[in-house]
Amino acid sequence: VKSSGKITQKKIADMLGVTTVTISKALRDNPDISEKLKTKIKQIAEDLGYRPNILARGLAQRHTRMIGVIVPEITTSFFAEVVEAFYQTAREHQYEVVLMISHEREKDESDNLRYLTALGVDGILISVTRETISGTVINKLINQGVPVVFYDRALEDVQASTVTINDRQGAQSLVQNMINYGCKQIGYLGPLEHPLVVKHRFQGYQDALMANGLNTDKSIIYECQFGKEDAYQTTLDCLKNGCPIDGLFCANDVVALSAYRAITESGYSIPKNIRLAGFGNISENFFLPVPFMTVAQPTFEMGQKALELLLDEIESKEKKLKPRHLVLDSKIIIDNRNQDR
Amino acid sequence: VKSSGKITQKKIADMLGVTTVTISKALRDNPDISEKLKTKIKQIAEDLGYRPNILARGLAQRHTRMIGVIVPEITTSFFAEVVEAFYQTAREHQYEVVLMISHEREKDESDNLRYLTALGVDGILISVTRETISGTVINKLINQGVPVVFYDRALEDVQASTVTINDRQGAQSLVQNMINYGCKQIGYLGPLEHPLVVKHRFQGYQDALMANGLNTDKSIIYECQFGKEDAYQTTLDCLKNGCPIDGLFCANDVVALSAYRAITESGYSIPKNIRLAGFGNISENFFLPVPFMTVAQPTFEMGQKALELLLDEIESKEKKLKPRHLVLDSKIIIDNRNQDR
DNA sequence: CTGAAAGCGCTTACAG
DNA sequence: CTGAAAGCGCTTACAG
Repeated sequence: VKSSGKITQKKIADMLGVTTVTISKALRDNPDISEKLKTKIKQIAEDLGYRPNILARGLAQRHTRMIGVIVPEITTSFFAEVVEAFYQTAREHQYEVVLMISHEREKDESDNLRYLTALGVDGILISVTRETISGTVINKLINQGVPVVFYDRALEDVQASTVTINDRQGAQSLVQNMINYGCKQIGYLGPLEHPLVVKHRFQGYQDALMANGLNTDKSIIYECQFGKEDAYQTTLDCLKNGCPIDGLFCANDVVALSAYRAITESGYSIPKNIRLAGFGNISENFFLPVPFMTVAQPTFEMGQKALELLLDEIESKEKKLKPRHLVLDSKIIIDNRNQDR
Repeated sequence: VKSSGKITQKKIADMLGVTTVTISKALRDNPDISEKLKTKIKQIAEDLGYRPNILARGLAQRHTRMIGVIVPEITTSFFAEVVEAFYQTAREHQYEVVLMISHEREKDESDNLRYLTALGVDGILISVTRETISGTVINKLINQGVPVVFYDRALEDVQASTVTINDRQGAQSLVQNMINYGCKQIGYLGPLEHPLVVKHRFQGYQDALMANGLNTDKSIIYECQFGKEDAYQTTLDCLKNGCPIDGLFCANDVVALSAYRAITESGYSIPKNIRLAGFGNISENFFLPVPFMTVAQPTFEMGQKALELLLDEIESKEKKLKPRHLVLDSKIIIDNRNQDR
């Protein structure tokens, strides 16, 4: 495994009595080389199992066909699904993705950013952590000429393209639907401010209540964190002395599923006593044996579109494109069990 | 953004009137360089935001501190959690992971393998697809000197270290527990043969039934695929003319959660009519408002141990280590709701 | 303690 | 159609 080791262009060149230049060109289908020689070289390369060294190629070409992706978390199904979309879409365009996880920590996020640029990725797709508020690090990158596109969670003071979801409007029409079903006391369960998308959902909830002259009293706003346990306990507390609500809109589906358990264990029934609604349409909803409303986010489309925006920027070379802002429409799901998956 | 572009060792060297060799050594804390010069160089590098080019460094050093990871799927929580463990553990050892998804397709898997070796990762962690039965591709890699470690799903004809879970025994003691609770007609729901881990779980189920002289009749073995929909429908069918079972052991938790919905919708109650059990202890179990038995797989530990085995091989350089086979013990969870998470 | 030389494996102009 | 020269940004011996 020493001199017989990795097979390189040099080895193939020596076998044929030509230069690596010829091999390099033939392998990349450069018209400089005769068809005959090309097929011969390709054949040999194939037989020997030759694979160009990606590091060397990247170094020489100044681009790598690698897309850097930063995700706040991978064990969340929403992000796992977006990541899946990135991988599939990248592959269709002959790019590879290099995935990094920021774990919702700003420090890790900037480490990730540094690593990806040092690696020489051609562009970066990022959804910022809950902690991140300043865009200085990312702005620096953009000024160095690295294309960056935000998906789902963007930063306001950064001049970059974004792909987001119309959370406020989605939440509003969802809650409007609950009202149409007769709900009059619709509670809210979840965080109120961060991340931004959740704030928008909360606003949508308020919009709907106000438009219908319903109770927007603070007493039926149940603030909790995103954790399952916290959402579950908060719901139990809400229900321990009778049931003050006839509907519950949750910041996301994980929160709603946790509320489902608490509601059921408290002896209330869905939708008879409480109509339950979430946001996200995650695949776990399938397991619910009760009707459940939610908002379908175009997860796959988000990944696909973000990647394609980035590719546009990468491939438009010199001339910097103007940032574009795609806002994808969500779709109301009236009953999680009546849909195609 | 042209000559002012990326800042390199050369630029720093020119500023100080020294060679890149000096910069290179100083930055890597080589004792050749005086402390004074070192701190000066580091300071400048810091100020300029210098980052060594990973491609160039990898090319020169012949190693990259990158670990290649191949996962059959990323939207499955089990794999997402193992991947999370890989990222965390790698980071503790100053390695980065490069993640590829095989999508349960053997063709994609070998593409991934080729890409990772062409990239020059120092080692590979892989769980094979459901389709993969031959180990020739991977054996070739190993012979070329690339360290490979299997996690969860291994190949029998490959000489490489493995980290797996004791599925058969875990399933057996889980089913024994169901029997202790009084179950006499325990059905099985899931695939029977593939992947291998599921076959082992099915065997464990049979072991327990036979050891207790219980009915092992084919009529209460409900074969289905891993998809939620299929598991759900199969359970509905099973229950449509009365309830032939008083316990149901499922190939994994996703299957069990799908069965939960079918059982509940069919008007049966858990655990009164049917005691339900799964395998995996995935985080979604939290949402269940009924007692549910499962087997906790040491997911994080699996990722951690596999990575560490790989690191041992990478860092033991020349001398090839003998393959090691870690079999991790699973743990019975009697009620999913009474555990720390 | 510091540098000149050579190389990692590939590609990009530029000649011929 | 083919090759000699130079370079991508870094590191590894080897001298001094």
